[in-house]
Amino acid sequence: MKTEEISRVLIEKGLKVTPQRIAVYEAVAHLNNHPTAENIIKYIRKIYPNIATATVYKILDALTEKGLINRVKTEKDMMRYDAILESHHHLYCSETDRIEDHYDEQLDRMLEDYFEKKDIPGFQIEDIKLQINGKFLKS
Amino acid sequence: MKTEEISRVLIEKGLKVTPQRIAVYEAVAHLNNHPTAENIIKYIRKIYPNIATATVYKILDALTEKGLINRVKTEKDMMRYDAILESHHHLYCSETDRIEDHYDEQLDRMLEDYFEKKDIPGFQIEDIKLQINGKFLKS
DNA sequence: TGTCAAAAGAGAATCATTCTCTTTTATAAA
DNA sequence: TTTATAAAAGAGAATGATTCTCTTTTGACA
Repeated sequence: MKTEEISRVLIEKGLKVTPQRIAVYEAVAHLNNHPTAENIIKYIRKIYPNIATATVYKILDALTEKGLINRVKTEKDMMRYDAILESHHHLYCSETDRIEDHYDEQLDRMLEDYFEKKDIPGFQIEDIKLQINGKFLKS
Repeated sequence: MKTEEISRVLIEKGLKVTPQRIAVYEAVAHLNNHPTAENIIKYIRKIYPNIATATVYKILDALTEKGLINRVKTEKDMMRYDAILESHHHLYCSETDRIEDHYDEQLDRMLEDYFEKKDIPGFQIEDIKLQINGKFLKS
């Protein structure tokens, strides 16, 4: 997303457009590897050396709350973020903290079909993601 | 699992059998709601008022490392645990921290079949869990 | 029964994240 | 363009979940 587009989306979501917010969003999108807050802070500080830690946390919270980015579920105690909103799955490495995106439209359709027929009583589905655990082979 | 069975499994996994370890395992299994470490500590302290916080964390780490329990992936910064090892999926509430188990053997078979045919290049699958996000309806 | 490495106890330390107060600024209105 | 102001950012303190570290206890084996 270009800066202009980010601004537009921020406005759409009722958020003020600030250079810091644009920087945080761009960092998450550019890193594109489910970065932690620390990763994001380090990246941004190349451009904004003085941005406050609390600012980044607040912006991440705001962007998440408004749906510009998502938090990624992990077993670890550091929050990770994802700028890719469209439907995808995650490959989790059982040996490292690596998380990769996995796209599979056929799989998506299959799951969609399945859950259209198969109701979960007492629960209203909003989204289905696969958590695929395993090992990345050397490449 | 009965205490005797827990002891047996601890021995199998090369862990010393201690009352604290049995208590921690039983807490996770009994709570059975993906409890946080704090939930577990509170529960155990009804029986062992003096158990150390660090002890519980160490035991949780050991049980997880040896595969007696699993960590549950969440977005939050508190670790949650699951004593149910057999294949299941999780329903995540988008409004609260509630996580429920979801069993569906038909779904399991479908996913198994699918991924037997569909390789993920450079990745060796060990386990597949569905992360089903949505809302629990009032009951 | 004795030994000892591992486990538990306990409190300090760490550090990811949040809180709180002050200063700056994006945006809207005039 | 200027002004006003609520929101955002800065900055450091505070919080609390988790880990570290040292001492004491203990499970399991000989």
